[in-house]
Amino acid sequence: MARPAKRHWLLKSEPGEFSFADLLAAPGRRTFWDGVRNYQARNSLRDDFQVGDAVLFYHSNAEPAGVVGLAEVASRAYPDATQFDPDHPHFDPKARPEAPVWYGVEIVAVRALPRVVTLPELKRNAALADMGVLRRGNRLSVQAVEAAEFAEVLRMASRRPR
DNA sequence: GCCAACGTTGGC
DNA sequence: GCCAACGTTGGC
Repeated sequence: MARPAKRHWLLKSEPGEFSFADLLAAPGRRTFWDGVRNYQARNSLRDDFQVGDAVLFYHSNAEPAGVVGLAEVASRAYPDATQFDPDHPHFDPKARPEAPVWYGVEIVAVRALPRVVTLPELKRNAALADMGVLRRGNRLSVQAVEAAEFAEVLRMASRRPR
């Protein structure tokens, strides 16, 4: 069976927790994306993320908030070990090693964008009107992005802010 | 720091 | 299975 077409995703992170610079500084510029504790986001990670999928790295709760870098999915999903660790803030008493609840994937940095594409800029771009991250009240930390939206964000990053 | 939006929990 | 209470997210 043919591989599904490459998909595009947006991953949110608070830079105070883990920034794109942290990813660039990680060994192999690679990390395991742990800590996702939302079922919809979990389902995307576990069922839909494929090695080679493209990722927009978004800084939330940041000044400025916006898309800062590109990454790539580097593994299929596997259980997030922090769910089993009672001393970890992401511990989940429902989870057992033989019945994991939460999953993550590895991602690897591709490159920083030439400049941050900020949230207000994204909002002003009519071509991005349907992007999940712009929806009012949206809190999902893992979101699908259309190929055209992905390309548009890259295009914006290569141009002056407007 | 505020607070709207949203997901989850738990009593019934 | 409903839904109020609660906790969290994240823009502002």
